Amino acid sequence: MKVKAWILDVNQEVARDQSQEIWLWAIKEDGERVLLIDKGFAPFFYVIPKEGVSIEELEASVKSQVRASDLVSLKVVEKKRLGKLTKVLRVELRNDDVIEQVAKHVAKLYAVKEVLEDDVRATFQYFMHTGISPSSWIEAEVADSPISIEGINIPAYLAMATPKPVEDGNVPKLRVLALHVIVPAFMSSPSPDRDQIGVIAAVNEEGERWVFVNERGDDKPLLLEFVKLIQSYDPDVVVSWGANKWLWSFLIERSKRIGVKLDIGRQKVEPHQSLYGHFSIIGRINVDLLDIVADDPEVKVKTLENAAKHYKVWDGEVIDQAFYGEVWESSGGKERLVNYASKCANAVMGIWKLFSHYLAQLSSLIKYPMDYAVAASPGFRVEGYLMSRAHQLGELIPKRPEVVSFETYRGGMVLEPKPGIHNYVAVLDFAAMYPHLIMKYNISPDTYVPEDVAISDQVCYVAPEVGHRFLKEPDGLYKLSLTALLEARDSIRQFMKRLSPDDPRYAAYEAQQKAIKVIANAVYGYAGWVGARWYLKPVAEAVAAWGRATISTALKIAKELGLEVIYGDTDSLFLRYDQAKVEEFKRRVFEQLGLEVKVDKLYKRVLFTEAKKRYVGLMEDDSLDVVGLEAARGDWCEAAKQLQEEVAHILLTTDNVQKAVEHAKQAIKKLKAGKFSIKDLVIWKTLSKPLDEYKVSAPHVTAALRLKKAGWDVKPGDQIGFVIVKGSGKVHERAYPYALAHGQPIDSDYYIENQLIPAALRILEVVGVKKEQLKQAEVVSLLDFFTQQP
DNA sequence: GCGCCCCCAATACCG
DNA sequence: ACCGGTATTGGGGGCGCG
Repeated sequence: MKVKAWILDVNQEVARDQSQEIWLWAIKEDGERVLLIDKGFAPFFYVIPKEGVSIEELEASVKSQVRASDLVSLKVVEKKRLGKLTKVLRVELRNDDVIEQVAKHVAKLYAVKEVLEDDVRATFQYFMHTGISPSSWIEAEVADSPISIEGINIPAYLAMATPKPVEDGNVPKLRVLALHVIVPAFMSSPSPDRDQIGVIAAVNEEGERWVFVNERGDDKPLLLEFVKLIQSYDPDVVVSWGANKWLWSFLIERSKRIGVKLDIGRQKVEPHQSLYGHFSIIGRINVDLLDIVADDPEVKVKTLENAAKHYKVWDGEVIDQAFYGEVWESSGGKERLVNYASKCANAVMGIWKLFSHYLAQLSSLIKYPMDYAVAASPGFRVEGYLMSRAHQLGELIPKRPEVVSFETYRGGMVLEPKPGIHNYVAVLDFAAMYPHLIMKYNISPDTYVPEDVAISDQVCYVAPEVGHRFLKEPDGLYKLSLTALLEARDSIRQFMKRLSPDDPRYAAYEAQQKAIKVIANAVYGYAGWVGARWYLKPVAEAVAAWGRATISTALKIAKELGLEVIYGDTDSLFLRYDQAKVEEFKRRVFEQLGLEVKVDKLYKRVLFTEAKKRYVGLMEDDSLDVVGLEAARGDWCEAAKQLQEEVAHILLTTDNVQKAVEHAKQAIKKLKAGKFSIKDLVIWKTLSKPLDEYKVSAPHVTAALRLKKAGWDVKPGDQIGFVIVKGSGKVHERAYPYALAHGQPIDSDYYIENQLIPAALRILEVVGVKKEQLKQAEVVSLLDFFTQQP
């Protein structure tokens, strides 16, 4: 029978008879959850002959050296190696278990130059080979009746032929469960040996909820109920906060301690750690929202509550995780935490809903199942896309380089800003400059002409300054990939224009075009990443060089037109706005460079200090756009950031320096009086390495050491929130994690001198205000009077 | 021993 | 485990001073 189904998850199995199986966990059009098993795929690798060895000799050599029982087929095929067409041997093997060993053996043969694609996972090979994608629809001819497989409760069908991809932008209704688990640990990280689970809350998309509570000091019943819920509700997606960082490892360890089988997969096994440190629940998608929020620089402190507030799916009180233990023991605390767990699960669901379309599209684009796609870093996302493109083009996938000598190269150009406040400034930028340069000059690893190759410059594009050459023809992998991406994005956007934003398809298309944009923008960075399969320094270096040449030309054009240039960074120019001239500028840039520039922003007023990459602009609606300054950073306390914004807002809207100064002085006064909440004084910094590897005692490191001493597990990547308390000695010696600082008096002098004043002064010094003016408590001095600007 | 200067480790930002 | 360019803070060592 024929089925149309949407691929949720995939894994590979080697059957008892040693045959290879690809398991596709899918949702049929009618909503039924099924497992489709394809036994028709054999994993493979390619073998390239050594120079002087014929393909026939190679074939004979490989055939004689590989056990016949392991071998499915040997084929001579034409493939491209960095653009050059060559005959290679395609070796298909009986299953994934023997790939590694056979590939290693074959690589050592005399006739062999190299073995390729043995390092590409079987499931990924399968997607490339069939053209199907996770999070997309397929059509498959399957056996009429299901087979039964031990431990699997949904029908499993054997595929009778290779499934085919089906174009359909709709995502089926997924069964989603959002979780939140509370472990009331006392001033420490939860430890599976010592700490019991307090509450597990779950909600579905319809708002139905399940809450399991540890009533009498035993978390076994609660964990059993949880396992039962997953098995009976049978979600496609389990979404939570911190799943990959601690939740699954904690639940697995805890289950072991108390003798519960955490067999929550669709195949009854417990979650297991997989690629990118991510946990896999077979047949389901395990999404950790933390991985999503990690990609959003707007959310500075990565807690669920913060993220939920940012995405507007939170209201009301926050109970800090550090105090779960305390609250649990307090009177009425248990009820509070039970409610809180529900509330958090709701927030988890709220955030999931915002991202679900995007994740599905990303997954489909890069051919990783949704949960891998979320957990993968940008480099691997780009690589997923490039690999499937390469396969379509017949281009062999290079191995990941092992030891690469690392050399940096020159990047984008940043102009010196004109300090001061400027009225009506337009920010013009090149739309997707690097992707367009890559397409324009065909910059790619497979079009690169090495220095020692003699070839006419006529057939090459030659990069300015650095002189790297790239063939004009044929189109390279990067150009083809980006062309496809940008064309797809354009057509989606065209299509969206004809849709109303209320159309259910609108959000999905929006997500799709966003997913595409992210990948396209990361290709340049990918090219310069030493760990990339397609790493090639000249490629990245040439893109940057062409970028500098491009912005320089644009700068020249602006000057020729008499446009005043205030600033510029990499692909943008800040110009004093003059509608006619700006229009002419756009025309000339397109004429001379063949690239489009557009007005990205129009500031009513914008303030620059002498520093690059830091400015604050006032938009048409009087909102502020803070870029690079303290108020845009996560490592300044809230009080300082807020003050800076307020001072900037007063200055840019009223021009009243005195008013801005007074406002800053008020804040200083308020701090002196101890009227700021400790929350407004917490400074956050991320640990970048294990504590013992630090060479200097930075404040956040000392604070982290104090956390560790108190029983917290402190790891690289953790964000440390600390305050500076009164006392003698260096700043770091007085840095305490805010959760451990109770009772200790805050060092208001530190906050005034090193937070409030610098943040306010950064803005005010532009209009000539001096530090002393902020420190004079009440009296308005003559100096103040004279520094007031006209 | 103290303050000052300079260097640099560390972090987070911009595009 | 994406790039380079940039600003900024605080630690820490060296130096001169008395």
